[in-house]
Amino acid sequence: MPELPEVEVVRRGLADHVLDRTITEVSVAHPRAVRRHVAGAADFAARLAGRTVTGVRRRGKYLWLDLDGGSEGEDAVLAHLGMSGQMLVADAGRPDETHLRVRIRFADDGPQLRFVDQRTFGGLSLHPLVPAAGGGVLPEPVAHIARDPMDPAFDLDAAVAGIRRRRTGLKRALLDQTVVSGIGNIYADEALWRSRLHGARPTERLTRAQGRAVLTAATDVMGDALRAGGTSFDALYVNVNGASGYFDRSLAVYGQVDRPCPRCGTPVRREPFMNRSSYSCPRCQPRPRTPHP
DNA sequence: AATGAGGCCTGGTTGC
DNA sequence: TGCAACCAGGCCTCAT
Repeated sequence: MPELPEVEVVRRGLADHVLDRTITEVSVAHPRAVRRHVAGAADFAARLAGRTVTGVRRRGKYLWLDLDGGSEGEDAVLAHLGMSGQMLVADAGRPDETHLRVRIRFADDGPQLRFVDQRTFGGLSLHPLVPAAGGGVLPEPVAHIARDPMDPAFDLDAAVAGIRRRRTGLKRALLDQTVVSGIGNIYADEALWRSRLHGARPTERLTRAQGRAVLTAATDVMGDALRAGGTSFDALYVNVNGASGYFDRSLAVYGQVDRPCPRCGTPVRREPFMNRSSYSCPRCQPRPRTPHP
């Protein structure tokens, strides 16, 4: 559920609350939450102590805190929220959350940063910053992730070309984070609906104009969602203060099976897709005659 | 090489 | 009523 808009809401919250603060102590309550830190939980905690947060950045659905050099060189705490990860800014006296995985305390004795994650698909890890192909520096595991549509250097035509080079269905291509990042199941369905395209359309038969249309729609819908504070279906996605977003009220098709298409009134359909679901309007988004399987 | 399927997780919901 | 099956789904690993 946390896709680009939700992660950006969290990034902004962290920029407001942890930037320029110095970490004193880190405790890992569940080792799975730091499994991508190969040196282990103790190493993770030890390396963070004494470091100062100098930046809060994001690419696609990845989020990271830049750390000052210290004795380790400049690197970053990388966070992925997975399905149910939350970054909460919490006063020390607040009771621990049921699924609290990592707690970060700061030298100023101000609010803690807590990583809470029911399903533990997400996690934290520490990585060196490496030069990125298109300029700038990124945490190592993010190097293969494409720029997202809110990146000032995002190249729409290059992304369209990337999609059209794939030999798959359009929705699969939209979800491929190495082509364009930040789009998940919700915003893929909403972008396809806005551009009146079916997700099973083979990418080799997508025109450049259609490619630009669907990516522009994705950019627009994610921008709308960001302004609404993100999409929350339940308490699993919240901002750093624990508040939900309200873009779920504006979804045209995602999760809206049998409800009327906001454009033409035809009941929204649900179709199986990669062991999950896709939502679309049967009239606005006719299934292609030769769909990609 | 590129594509696609399977596995990882937990809690809420559905169905028998 | 109680329990099992199912569902949510991003991303990594592995097979083809």
